[in-house]
Amino acid sequence: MPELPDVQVHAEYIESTALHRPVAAVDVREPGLVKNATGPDVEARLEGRSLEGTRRRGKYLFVELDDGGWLLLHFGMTGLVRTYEDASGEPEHTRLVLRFEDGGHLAYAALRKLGEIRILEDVEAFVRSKGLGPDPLKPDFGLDDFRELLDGRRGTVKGALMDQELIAGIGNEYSDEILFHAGLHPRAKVSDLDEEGVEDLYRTLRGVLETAVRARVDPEAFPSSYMLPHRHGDGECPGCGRELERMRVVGRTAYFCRRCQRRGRPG
DNA sequence: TTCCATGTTCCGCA
DNA sequence: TTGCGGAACATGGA
Repeated sequence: MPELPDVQVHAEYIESTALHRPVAAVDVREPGLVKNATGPDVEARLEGRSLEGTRRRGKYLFVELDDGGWLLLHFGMTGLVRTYEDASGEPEHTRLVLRFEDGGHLAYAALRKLGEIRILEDVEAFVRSKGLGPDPLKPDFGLDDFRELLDGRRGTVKGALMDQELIAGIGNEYSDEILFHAGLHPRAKVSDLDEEGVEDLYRTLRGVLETAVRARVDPEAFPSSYMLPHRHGDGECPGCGRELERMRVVGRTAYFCRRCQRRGRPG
């Protein structure tokens, strides 16, 4: 489930399992996921290199190579990364495999082929090309920055939270979670928020994302007050026990509690 | 069988 | 110009 917290967990996973291991061979199973228009093959570019670190901007993960280049991974709706030792440990739907000289492997797997793999020489140029907004988990993303982003914004809060060019990293599930904790109706408008409402939304947003990362995005590890583990057909509101409702908002299905999320409810 | 799903991108509309 | 709705992409589960 790749929104910002999921991608952050993937980044930390790579940091703790796959760094400093020279790559012996690369297997691109799904060439359609490689979006480089020009330049050397992914195979040629990665063989002999090792992974040295990671960066993240919203839902995009950048893995630094030992020669200064970068492997970009985007996870679409279903992507993940896994390391394993022998071939029997390979995940289902593997689309890219790096085999290390020590015999181990790193796989990028995705059930649906909606992700993106790319070799980059310049991360900033890529971020500019996508027009990505700031990453809300960065320590320097402050309340004033958030206030400025929302200033003059029309439309729904949910739409603003999910607009990657405004803020990078929040998708459908976490926008629902944030609205839930802020007590905001899924159709609440940015213009419904007063100064205090914006501040509350900022603190809620940071808190939800940080909490999800701390829980390693494991639903069972989320605090009991979180909606995400109940975000399905007949799930109940963790606050009041009422059955959660669904509503189409900005093109996505929003889950919400009619009783606990009344602020900004359209007339 | 049909609909739906955490992603992005494109189009048309108001 | 901006935000939204809908379609498209791909594949499987309910």
